Amino acid sequence: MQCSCSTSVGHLSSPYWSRTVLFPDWAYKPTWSPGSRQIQLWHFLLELLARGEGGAIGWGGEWGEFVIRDPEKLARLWGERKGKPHMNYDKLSRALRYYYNKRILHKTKGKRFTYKFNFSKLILVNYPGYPPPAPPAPPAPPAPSHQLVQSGSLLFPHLTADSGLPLCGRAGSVMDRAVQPLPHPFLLPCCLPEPLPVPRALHGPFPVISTPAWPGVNLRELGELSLNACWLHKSPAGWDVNHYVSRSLYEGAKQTQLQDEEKAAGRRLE
DNA sequence: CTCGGAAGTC
DNA sequence: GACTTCCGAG
Repeated sequence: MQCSCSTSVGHLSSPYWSRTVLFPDWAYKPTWSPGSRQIQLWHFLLELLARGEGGAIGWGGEWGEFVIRDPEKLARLWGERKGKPHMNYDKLSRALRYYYNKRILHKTKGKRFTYKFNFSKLILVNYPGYPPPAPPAPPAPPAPSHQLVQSGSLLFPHLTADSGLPLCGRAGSVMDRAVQPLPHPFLLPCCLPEPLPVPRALHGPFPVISTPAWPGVNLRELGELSLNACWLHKSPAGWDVNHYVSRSLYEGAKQTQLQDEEKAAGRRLE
């Protein structure tokens, strides 16, 4: 099977590539992409969803699904943002339909005003080397230099990986575990402390990617992580990311592991 | 409502 | 390129 994930080989040549998650290309675009100059509709939608903006739009029952509760209001907000006073839902929905081919969105058939982000491709993460040798512990989380969603948590409903699209990987690979339903797709190892050597399991031809979260990370606890803390931004120096969530994930994992080790040690003493 | 072609704008 | 505008069709 051909992998359609973002597989820029350039990343692989970097010692940092193991930090990157192979999301679809569109997921990497910053708020203002070079070619577009203006905010893109899907960014705007995520922004509204993150803020729970006036009930015009809200998350639906499934993973990545959202419902436009007030189409004309949403259109008005979009029109205001774009400086298009004559925007309406008919036009906005045409823009949404252009996302079908781009695989950014698809329609939830049979449900009015209901669409779904193709987040199923976003699952994944890999941080195969956890725990790292000697994780540095910076005094405070670094200030975010780029954020796609500026503020507010993007609270997802309870999410289940519905496998809207095939995941990358081959039978028998580590991907097999990643295909298991996950409560939340946004597990990003991208900003963990130290780059790791390319794991042997990931050498070789694409497709590549991913193992589930690190040992000790309780996926269920990730259900309320904010997406805003996870967006990646490509800077000249490499992937620039907001560390908050990953840091807390990492610390959480470390904590859990310490607890496990303590328990194990306790058992040994008994 | 939903879809997608076609042409136009920035 | 990413819409916006218009519109006929299902």
